[in-house]
Order: sequence, then structure tokens, then C-alpha cells
Amino acid sequence: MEGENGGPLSIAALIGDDRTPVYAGRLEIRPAEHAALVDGRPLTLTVRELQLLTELAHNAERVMTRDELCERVWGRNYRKSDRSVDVYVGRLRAKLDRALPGRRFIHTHTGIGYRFSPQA
Amino acid sequence: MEGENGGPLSIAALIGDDRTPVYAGRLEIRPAEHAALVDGRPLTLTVRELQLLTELAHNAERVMTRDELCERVWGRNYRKSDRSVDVYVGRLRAKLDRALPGRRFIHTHTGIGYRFSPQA
DNA sequence: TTTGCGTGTGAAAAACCCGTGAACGAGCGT
DNA sequence: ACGCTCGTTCACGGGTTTTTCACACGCAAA
Repeated sequence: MEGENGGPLSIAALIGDDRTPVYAGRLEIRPAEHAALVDGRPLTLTVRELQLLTELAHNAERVMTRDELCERVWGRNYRKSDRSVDVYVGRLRAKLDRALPGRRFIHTHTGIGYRFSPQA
Repeated sequence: MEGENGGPLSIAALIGDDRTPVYAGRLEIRPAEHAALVDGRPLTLTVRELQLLTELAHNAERVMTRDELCERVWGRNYRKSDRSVDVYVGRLRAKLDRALPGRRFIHTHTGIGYRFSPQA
């Protein structure tokens, strides 16, 4: 089975569930518990940070537009002056890098948006 | 065995019983006897305080939302203006701290709720 | 080089959340 | 009626999170 972009589609994305856990190597996301873990130890994320990470992880390997993220995480329409997504991606990257230095999960696609990639 | 969230599930939570005793180091909760003990000496808790402590302790290490607590302890729906949970958490903390100074059992998860943690 | 666009990011501003003292009323025993 | 306890709600101060702003940097085209 494939997604609209031709790539693999996760169960979570398929059934539109944002409570399904995600496992990305040493990183584990448990939306139902409001928690993200690295090697079993909890990351301290704010609600928005966890929401964004969850949304990105549920669509791993797919480039998500700011429009999409704004819609799904913030529940509002995206305006070009709105930098919230960028700011939160930055904060997520910082926290993920403190927990798993050197590893890069969130990739920028200039002019389009961001992509979450579990593999090194 | 695991709960709906994938985490460990206590016997009490499993059988949906709020009468099962809980042991958390020097703290002991005996709902069936309407009593909580520290080093064998009874804590003087009101009914609501004991209910709340019991509910939290039966879900140790799990973040419980105000919604959940309101539902299970008060048997009513949570409204954002309802501060009962916070007030009772405060009173519980005060009494627990008088009995076991310095120890912190109930942790705040901003924007979500509270988590009971038996370990120091 | 200059201009424009897109992004990263520190920091200020705004909004929101939480801890807690206090007030109030209901219920109860005296 | 009185005093007491308990449960609920309100209000305010302080803390945290979210949003917004401003500027810097890299890159590509003119």
C-alpha cells in the first residue's frame, strides 16, 4: 500500500489516528500518554511540541507543508507571516538534539515544509 | 500485560477496583478501610482527598488529565473553570508533605494534568 | 553587487495555566 | 442557634507556554 506521494503509508496516517504510538529507533512517541521517550527516559515537551512531533512522526518520510501542519496541529489557517511552525520545529530540534546528539530527525524542504525521518 | 497505552497496568486498574491497597514506600493506602498510612500512622484525609489520592496512586507513573480525575473522583464532567482538582491536589500535597517532608508524590504536567510517582 | 525570498533563532509580548488563601454554604452534632 | 468540618468556588499573583516580532544568514536571480 502506498500514500498519495507514492511512499509507504503508516497505519496511523491511514486510519487518521493521532494516538497511535510511533517507534523511531531509540525515540518513542506515545501520544495517548502525552509522552515522548528516548531510551525509555521521558523528554520534557510542551503540549504543542508533542503535538507537532506526533503529527510529523505519523507522516514519516513525507514532506508536510506548513499549511498542513498549521491546519492539523494548530487548527487554523496558515498565513505567510505565521512563523509558529518554524519556531516549534526549532525547539523540537533543540530538544531532540540534546537527547540524541548528532541525530537529525526533522529535515527542511525549502519552499515546501518539513519531513520527519526516523533513520540516521 | 499492558494497558491501552502500552504501559504497565496495575492490578487495581486492571480490575477497575478502587479498593485495592497501594504501597508506595512508607506510604500505604487502604481504600477499603478509608485510610492512608505513613509508617503505619494514619493520615487524616477527608473523603475526597482519599478518593483523589487513591485514584492517582492506582495510576502511578501515568499522567492523569483533569478531565479523567473529575470524571472518576467527582463523577462529573470537567469544565475549564473548575479548579476543584487543583485545590485538592494542593491540600493533598500539603498533608503528604507534613507527613513526609521533602518528598514529592504528585507532579504537575502543565497543560495536561497530574502524575503520581511513588519514587523519590 | 544588489535585491528578494525563505529559513533559523533570540527575545519580547501576549495568552494561558497553576498554586493558594480566603470566602461561602451545606450538613451535622451539640 | 451555634460551632465545626468539608466541598466548592472565586480571585489574585506568579510562573509557563504560545505567539509574534526582528534581525541575520544563505542562496539564487538580476
